[in-house]
Amino acid sequence: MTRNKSSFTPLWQIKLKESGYKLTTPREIILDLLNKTSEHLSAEEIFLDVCRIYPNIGLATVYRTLELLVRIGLVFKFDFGDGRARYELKEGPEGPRPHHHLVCTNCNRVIDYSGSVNEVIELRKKIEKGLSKKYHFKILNHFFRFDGLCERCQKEKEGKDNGLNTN
Amino acid sequence: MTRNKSSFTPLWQIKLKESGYKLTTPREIILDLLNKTSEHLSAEEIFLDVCRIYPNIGLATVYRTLELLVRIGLVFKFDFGDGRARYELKEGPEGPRPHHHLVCTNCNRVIDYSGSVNEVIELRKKIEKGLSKKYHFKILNHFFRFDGLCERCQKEKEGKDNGLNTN
DNA sequence: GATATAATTGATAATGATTATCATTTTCAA
DNA sequence: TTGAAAATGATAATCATTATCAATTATATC
Repeated sequence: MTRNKSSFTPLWQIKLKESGYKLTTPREIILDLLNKTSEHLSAEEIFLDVCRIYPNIGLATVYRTLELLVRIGLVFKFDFGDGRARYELKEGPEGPRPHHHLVCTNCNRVIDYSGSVNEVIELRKKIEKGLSKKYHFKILNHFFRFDGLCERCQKEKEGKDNGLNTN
Repeated sequence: MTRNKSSFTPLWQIKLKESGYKLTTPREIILDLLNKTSEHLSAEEIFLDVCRIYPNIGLATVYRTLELLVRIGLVFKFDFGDGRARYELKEGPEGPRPHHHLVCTNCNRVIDYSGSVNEVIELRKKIEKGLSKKYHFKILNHFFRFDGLCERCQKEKEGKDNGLNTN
């Protein structure tokens, strides 16, 4: 039977224990960092950040930990096309975080959006209904991604088209 | 001025010319292959396939060509988490191809789906409208991804939970 | 059709993110 | 406190992708 821990035990501790993993300092620090940031950090960025408060950490541990956290569903892994994976905490203390992205195909900027939540939820439900029936697929997470041009790059392109920008 | 080519000139030729690139054999063969398959091929898989009808092709050319095709918008590049990029033609002769995916997080199987239900399309457009206004982002493409368990893996898990499966 | 020129190609070396290895350290249940 | 298994840190190995460069090819122009 799964026992309910004290309400003060953080979710990540419960999840780790439930999945049979140990509670270690590197794991705690990495989760802590992911919790604090709203950026899409790469493994190396995480490594460098962690180094400042825990200089003994090894890069391999960061990779291993992230892989573990993804596997047990605490963290999401994304690829925005810049050759390195990026990681985001699934949910913070205030609940789920935004995991839908606007990706600028020109400058690779990534904008998070949680906007029009209700519509997104509705869309998700509509799609899910059709999907799970048709493919007997059990949906656990959904990610909506929109590619296009951010404000800055739109302006650049206009400039180019008018021959005003030679970038 | 953009001139309309003969209606028999394939889209890819027009796009290449418009973008200032040359029409070459490797490019044609790779596009042809992508057109024939409905799989999500990796660069190396494409290389091996092409080799059979054009043994002189170099792997670097495959990478360069795919990058080019992605840049001019004929091909999409995806990452399903297996360490190599996968490529899909944006549209075939019969119009747009499905580019939404169900990814089984257990066995990494990927199921394509084309959720072109009117209801869903309308809702999506509404969301896109809101997004582009809010972030001044020009949306060019959208990708929906659902992670979860495929039918087979659901059954396996059930088995496991009952202690009937020791995979 | 021949030709000049810049783009493209193929072979291969280089890069760089990620993973494997292994001896040492740490966690945690008993 | 202790022992076994898991986790860690350092570093070597892997492997997908990119860069380099001499040779080839596409195409605009004659």
